[in-house]
Formats: sequence, C-alpha cells, structure tokens
Amino acid sequence: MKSEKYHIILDAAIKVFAEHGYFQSTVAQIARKAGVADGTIYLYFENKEDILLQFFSYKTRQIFDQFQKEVDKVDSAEDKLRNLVRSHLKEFQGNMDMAIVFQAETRQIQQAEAIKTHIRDISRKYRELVGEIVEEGQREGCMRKDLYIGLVKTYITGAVEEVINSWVQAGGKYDLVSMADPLVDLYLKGIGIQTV
Amino acid sequence: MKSEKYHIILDAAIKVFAEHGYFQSTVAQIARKAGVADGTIYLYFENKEDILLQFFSYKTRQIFDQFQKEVDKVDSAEDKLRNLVRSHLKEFQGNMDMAIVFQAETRQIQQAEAIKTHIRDISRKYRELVGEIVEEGQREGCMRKDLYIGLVKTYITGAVEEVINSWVQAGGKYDLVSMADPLVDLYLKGIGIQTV
DNA sequence: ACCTGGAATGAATGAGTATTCATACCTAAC
DNA sequence: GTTAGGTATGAATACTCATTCATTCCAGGT
Repeated sequence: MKSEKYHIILDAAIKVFAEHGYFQSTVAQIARKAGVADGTIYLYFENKEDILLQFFSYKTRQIFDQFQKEVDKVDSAEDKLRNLVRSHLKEFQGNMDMAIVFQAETRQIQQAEAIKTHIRDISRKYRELVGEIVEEGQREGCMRKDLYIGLVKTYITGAVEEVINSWVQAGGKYDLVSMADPLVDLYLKGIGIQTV
Repeated sequence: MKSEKYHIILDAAIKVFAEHGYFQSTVAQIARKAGVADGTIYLYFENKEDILLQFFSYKTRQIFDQFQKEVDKVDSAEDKLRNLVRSHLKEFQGNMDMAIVFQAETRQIQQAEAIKTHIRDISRKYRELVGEIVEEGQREGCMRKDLYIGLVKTYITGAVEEVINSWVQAGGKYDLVSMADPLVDLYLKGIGIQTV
C-alpha cells in the first residue's frame, strides 16, 4: 500500500495540472498545494514527469476496471453500451480535475515514451471494449451488420469525449450523466429519419 | 499583405509546435527551422505566444471560410453535412502539422486569454454551422424532429475530431477523406437496426 | 565612392525552475 | 536522557530559454 503522502501529493498535482497544464505547472506549486516542502516530492516520485506517469498508470487502471464492471453487470449489448457511457460520464463528472488533465494531456502526441504507452494502452482497451459490445450487438441482432467496426469505435469514443469536453469548457455547470441516454439514443438511431 | 518572412516563420513554427508541442518548443528551434536568427522572430511577432495566436486567428479563419463555401455549394441538408465533413477531413489531411497543433492546443483549457477567445470562437462557429444544417434537415423532413440540438452538435463535432485524432495517432498513414461517407452514414442511421 | 535607414543578427541578460543534499526534525526504543 | 533511523526541509545549484539591443549588413539613392 502506498503511503498517505503519496496520495496527497498525487491529488495536489492533478489539481495543479488541471489548473495550469502540465508544462506550466511547477514542482513548487504542487508542493505548496500538497502542504509539503519541494524536496519531499522527490521522496515519493522520481521527477515531475513521474507524477504524470503515476497518474495515468494508477487512476486510469482504476477507472477502466470500473467501466468493465458496469458493462459486465448487464446482458444485452444495448444495456452494456448504455452502462459504459453512463459510467464514463459519471466518473468524469465526479472528478473534474482528472477530466481536464485527461482532455489536455491525452492529445499531446509528444509526451514522454512511458506516458504515451499508457495513453495508447488505455485508449486501445476502451476501443476494444466498445468493439466487443458492438459485435455482441450484431450477434444479438440489435445492431447493423454492415458496420466498419474500426470507425464505429472512433465515432463512439469521440462523441463521449467531446460531450465531456463541452462540459469542461462550460465549467462543469450542468449535469453530465443525464446526457448518457440521449447520447446512446443518437448512437443507435442516428439523426436521420429511417426509410426502411 | 504580410511579408514573406512572416509566413516562413509561421509555417516553421507550426512544424516545430507539431513536433514538440507549444510549451516544449523553443524560439531558437523555430528560428533555426525558418532559417533566420532568433532576434528576427521578434521583428514579425510580439513574442512566442503571439505566434500561436497568429496561427489560430489566421489559419482557422481561412479554413472555416472553406467549410462554409463547401456547405453553400449544395442544397439539401444531407449534402451540406456530407460536404462539411468531407472538407473538414480534406483540409486536415492536407496539413497534418496543423491538425496536430489543433488537436493538442485546442484542448488546453489554460491558454492565454487571447488564444482561448479564438478557440472558443472557431468552435462556436463550427457548432453553429452544424446546428443550421440539422435544423434545415428537420424542415426538409430528412432529419428527426425529436433531437436535442445542443447534444447533436457535440456528437457530430466530437466524432469528426476523433476520426482526425485517430489518423494523427496512426501517423497519417491512411486516407482520411474516404472516412467521410461512412461517417455521415453513421450520423444519419446510427448503429442500431431500425424498428420503425 | 559615400551615405542612410531599414532589416537582420546572435551574443548577452535575466528570470524562472527542476533537482539535490546538508541539515533539522521526529519518534520510539532502551 | 540518549540515540538511531526514517522522514522532511528549503536554500543552493545548475541549468534552460524568452527576450533585448548594440552591432552589422545591404540596397538604393546621391
């Protein structure tokens, strides 16, 4: 089990990163927010970069397990998709600082190699999860067979992330979770009028 | 008309920003790539931040006008949506460095005020354009009336951007424009089987 | 040939900041 | 009361880089 101070520093760092962005945040600011001396940070983390790395490797794993758990709770593909989207929005609504750091640092193509690896890994797992749900939906007969799965993964991921991004840009002022059902409705039915 | 060197420096800067990210890029690197001395940069730009600002205010306006032009070329809402998505993918495919800078810097909530204003402005205009197309589609009778327009804007924007992001992450190795029609197909019909 | 003014240079400046480490502070055991 | 080991401190170090500006370059006019 990690020491208490490890978590205090990590939480403080996420707040500072969320406020100023990783590259503009200073170790001194993190130390101050955590209520420790600058040097203390280095007893728990290799360096500044390691703090961001720990965030990605620790928090994302935790969150992804939560997604998986929610998906496994139900049987139909539609319910799985619904639970995935709802838990995604719920987790991010519950931790806006984390959401901001995710939004910003995930799109930086030029992160340190170790961090890039984690980001790619979590993104791949998320896309795989979506892929499995859609394939299950096809077997169940509730989802179209003529889909380019690779594009569907992108389409679903992109829309949820932008819903979160809009919420962040608006300062987190409205309820994010209530977007889940309308969004899944769009995923399934689209915006066009069906002429079957 | 802006001097030739202005454009040389701006183009070099976008390349450097794309490669290293704004905050990790140095003025010396930009000067080197542009083939000028460090001090020369300051004859054409206020400071480092101004370079990014000029990029957003100059390039984005140019690109957005292109989107608008493509949309106005056709009459039906469906074709407008199709042209918007296609020209969006086309412009970004044609300038990958720009695409990377967009992906990365647009999500940074902690940019300088002037830059944030430009980002918000372009994002608002894009969303408005999508909104108008959808409302026209509703009047035409080819799009559902029971849509929460705000969410639809987010949904459409997010999916295109993630399609671009995936392409960037993959190193721009495949044809982006060919994603346009399948994507619009998803927008209109969704992934579910219609039980009208 | 000689000016002249705008353009360009790049070394010097100075501010900022990640990281280190000699020192101080505990706490608990004896 | 003393000591030992782990923990914490924060001033000092050793950079990196944006920005400045005294100097140089150069083209076109006289």
